[in-house]
Amino acid sequence: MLTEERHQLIRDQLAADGKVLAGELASRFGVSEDTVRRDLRELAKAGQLRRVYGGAIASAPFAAASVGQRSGHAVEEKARLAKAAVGLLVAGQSLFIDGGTTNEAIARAIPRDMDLTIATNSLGVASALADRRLVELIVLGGRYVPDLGTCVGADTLAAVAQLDADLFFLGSCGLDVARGVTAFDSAEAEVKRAMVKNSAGIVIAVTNDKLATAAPYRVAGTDAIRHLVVEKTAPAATLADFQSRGAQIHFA
Amino acid sequence: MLTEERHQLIRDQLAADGKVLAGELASRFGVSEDTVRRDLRELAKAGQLRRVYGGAIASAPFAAASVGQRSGHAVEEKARLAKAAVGLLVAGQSLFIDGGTTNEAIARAIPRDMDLTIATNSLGVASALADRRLVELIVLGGRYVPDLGTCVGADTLAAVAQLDADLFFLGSCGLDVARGVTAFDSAEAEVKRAMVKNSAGIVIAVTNDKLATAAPYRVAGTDAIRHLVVEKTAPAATLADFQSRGAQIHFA
DNA sequence: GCATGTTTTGCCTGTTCATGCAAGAAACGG
DNA sequence: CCGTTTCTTGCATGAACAGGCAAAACATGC
Repeated sequence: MLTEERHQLIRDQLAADGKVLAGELASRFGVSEDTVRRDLRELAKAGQLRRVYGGAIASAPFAAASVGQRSGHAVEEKARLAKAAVGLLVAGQSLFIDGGTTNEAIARAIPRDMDLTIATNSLGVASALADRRLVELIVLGGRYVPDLGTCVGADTLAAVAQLDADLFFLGSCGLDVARGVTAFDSAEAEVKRAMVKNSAGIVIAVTNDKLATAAPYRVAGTDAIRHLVVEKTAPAATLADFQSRGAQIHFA
Repeated sequence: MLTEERHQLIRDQLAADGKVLAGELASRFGVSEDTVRRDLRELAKAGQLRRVYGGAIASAPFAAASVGQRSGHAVEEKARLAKAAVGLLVAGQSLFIDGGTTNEAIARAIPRDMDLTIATNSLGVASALADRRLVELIVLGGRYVPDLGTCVGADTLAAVAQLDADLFFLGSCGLDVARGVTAFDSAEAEVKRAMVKNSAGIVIAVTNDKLATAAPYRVAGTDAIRHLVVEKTAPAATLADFQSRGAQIHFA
């Protein structure tokens, strides 16, 4: 195990989970805690993490790469959702991933040794995947909307139309059994619909606060959802409704 | 076992695994570790890998640049160049900006209160501009190339073809009076040429080490350069050559 | 064929680097 | 306040390293 390799794995876990524990890393790498502490000290000196008692937490390197750090709350929840969502992946698949902080967390959680073809219109997702050597990354360009962190418009639609994916990780603004998947923005909804059309299956990962809410623009019906990744604390009644409409439920 | 043969196998494993171990290579090739170390040293000198204690890992030019901006050397120089280059901008203009660390520095240096329309195929540039509310940002999508940090290919070319810009900030790999602007990669050069075609003027900002060097693929002739931003210490003779071919010289 | 020069390679030498251990300091939790 | 955990520092050890050297393989010129 190379020193630099450990550093990279620490950065990965930091990106995926937001935190690392010194003792846990030591046993995972098969080295002494002293060595891990030295690693953490060096990475902290380089500004790549913030050292805390017992381990380290992500400093704000994603504020630059990603939209904003509004992902302040529920960051651990999203990391858990992301980990569960990534469990659905199979090597060699092709994916659509659109915008949203949850989808960015999923992108960061994708293991480095998995070869995939991924098309995204989200700058945050693209940045997170930029150094995955085994990922064939296709950026879906277009007019960039700062509030969404994604590209939309005719160019984006045209690019989506040329592709087909096994799975679509749909960043959901609202999710309701009756109304289905909904979005706040017209152009955004249009892109999502195009991705739905060209995908064999749809995956939605949501925190509890998005369940049973709706936004103005319809994206897809409830029947279209194949996988639904939710927190363990999600209301059972709502989940049963989705399940009866064909969705497979996965608990983070 | 030929030397060049070993080099190729090392490159192969590096592309597949992302890392190599000196000892492991030695036993696999049936040569001494010293020989392997010599191989690694040479490949590192050629920039094809990054040497680390115990072996080597795949060089990641953009990964390092995006995380921190310790993009190695000449950070201050590039910031100075960027500041000078931004001085050429006029509010309301539309721009092409392609890849490279210098162009990322320029993107970061663009004032927040200036309204512009900017089209870029560089993830780094796009990320830097993502929070500029007054910038109409157009992402030029396509196949993402990790080594370049930019999108290339047919999709990118099609997107460029739809746009016209006042200025094109051309990230130059090589710059030579006789050969003009040149690039290392065929697909990259193609995109650059498309941008040149649809721009009213070209701006090139380079550090001294890029002056009087050339890469295999031609992008544009020397005559096409309208603005050349250089360090104060740039060799006067070379600058005079560019000036006589129509370029306006700006010192950082 | 023979002599000469170059390249490649392995070995040797001192040096640097990564790691784990030990001891003291600091931080945490009651 | 004290005990425990975590952290830093210094140090010793072994692995990895660069440079020098010589033998072997190869090419070149006469």
